[in-house]
Amino acid sequence: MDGFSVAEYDFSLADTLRCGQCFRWKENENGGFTGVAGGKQISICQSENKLEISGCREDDYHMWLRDYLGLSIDYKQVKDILSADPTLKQAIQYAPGIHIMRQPLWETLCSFIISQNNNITRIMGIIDRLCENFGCDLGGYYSFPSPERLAALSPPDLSPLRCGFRDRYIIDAAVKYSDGTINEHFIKTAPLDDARAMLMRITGVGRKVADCTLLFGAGRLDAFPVDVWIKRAMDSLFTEGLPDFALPYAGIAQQYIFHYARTSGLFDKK
DNA sequence: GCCCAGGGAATCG
DNA sequence: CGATTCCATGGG
Repeated sequence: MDGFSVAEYDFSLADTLRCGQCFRWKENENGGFTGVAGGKQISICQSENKLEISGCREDDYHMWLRDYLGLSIDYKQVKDILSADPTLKQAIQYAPGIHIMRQPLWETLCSFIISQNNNITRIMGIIDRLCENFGCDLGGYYSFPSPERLAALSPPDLSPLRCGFRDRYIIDAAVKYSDGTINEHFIKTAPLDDARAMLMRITGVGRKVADCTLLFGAGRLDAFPVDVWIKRAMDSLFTEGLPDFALPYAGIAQQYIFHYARTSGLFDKK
């Protein structure tokens, strides 16, 4: 396969793609990952500080894929700021290469509606079936379906997805996304509380789903999604909340804490 | 405030 | 192996 390689430092592809923020990237047997983004099926393999990329042109990498992977943010600077807190410093050192991705807003919103009360393996299966049934065939792989396409459906139409009670939430989001109730520019630029309130007008979008959408799909690095793992970690590690200096990057801090809480064994029940 | 909704993975006994 | 638990949100 034709491809190219680029050097990226301070970045872990595997930790970034496996930390629960995206659902369309699958690990290959060779340790690389294949996913659909920007209407292309793209494969990426990391060795040391080099990314080997195929399925995407090198100028597209610099046009958007690099930004999609969260590589446009200066993590060195962010981590310097967050590391002033010793607990954050420890979480960062545990997996220093995690980046927050910048995925398309609609795909992120729809994916996190599906993610609620659900586990990652099953979320990925539902999203696969969503794309196969209602996305465009791009030649053996499928685009994420547009809100306009899904807005025309009724809950029974989604039965092939086996997504349970979330069917009507997906459709309500699609309707509100395509009729302008949800405004992408507003979500990305308004004060965080106002952007969150707009997302929460969708049936099936509570604070957790809204904050995930803001963080992973709108570049709102101050959004701070709280799930059971984060709650558990905050209750024992940050009883006073995050320090003020961390708040502009609370979402990035969240991702380090989340990964640390879930995988370090620190919070396993005994 | 309480419980249920639909489903599959994870964990328990 | 089967039984139980987990999960985010809305609705009754």
